[in-house]
Amino acid sequence: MAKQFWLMKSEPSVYSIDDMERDGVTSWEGVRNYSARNNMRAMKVGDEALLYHSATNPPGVAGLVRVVKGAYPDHHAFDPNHQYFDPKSSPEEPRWDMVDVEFVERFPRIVTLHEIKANPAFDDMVLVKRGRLSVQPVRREEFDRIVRMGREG
DNA sequence: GCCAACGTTGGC
DNA sequence: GCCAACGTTGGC
Repeated sequence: MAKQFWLMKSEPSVYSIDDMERDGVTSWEGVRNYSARNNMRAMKVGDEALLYHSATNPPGVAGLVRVVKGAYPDHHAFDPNHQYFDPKSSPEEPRWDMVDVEFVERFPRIVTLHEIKANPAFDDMVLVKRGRLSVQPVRREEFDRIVRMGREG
């Protein structure tokens, strides 16, 4: 199966590229949207993802991560004291999943949403067409182009 | 902080 | 299964 490409959003005040670089590997917890979860379920070890900073100024792609473990149950959903608790998810019938990703690269600059929207090459991107979705597929051409932009400095 | 877009829930 | 009410995301 060919490698697939993704975009994963995080608010940097919650989890940033700095945190990702420091941790090396992290579990991508807290996804509570079925489309996003299904996208994580489609991820394979070795897939690469753009790490996107949302709800910040400016929003945009900050770097790269790689999937090192495919989808498995998000146990935080079972813990009533955890902010990601969901009473409808149980160890017997887990509703939410997470994947593990590792830090690959921090871009010397943020590739902003503004410039992505301004470039016709990205007109078909899920990020542009749909916006709100915390884990989304990215075409190889889109991925490669954003990586090139990010490395330009 | 506002609010548009979209997802989820639940009554019927 | 419809759809109104409500909640969340996330740009601005």
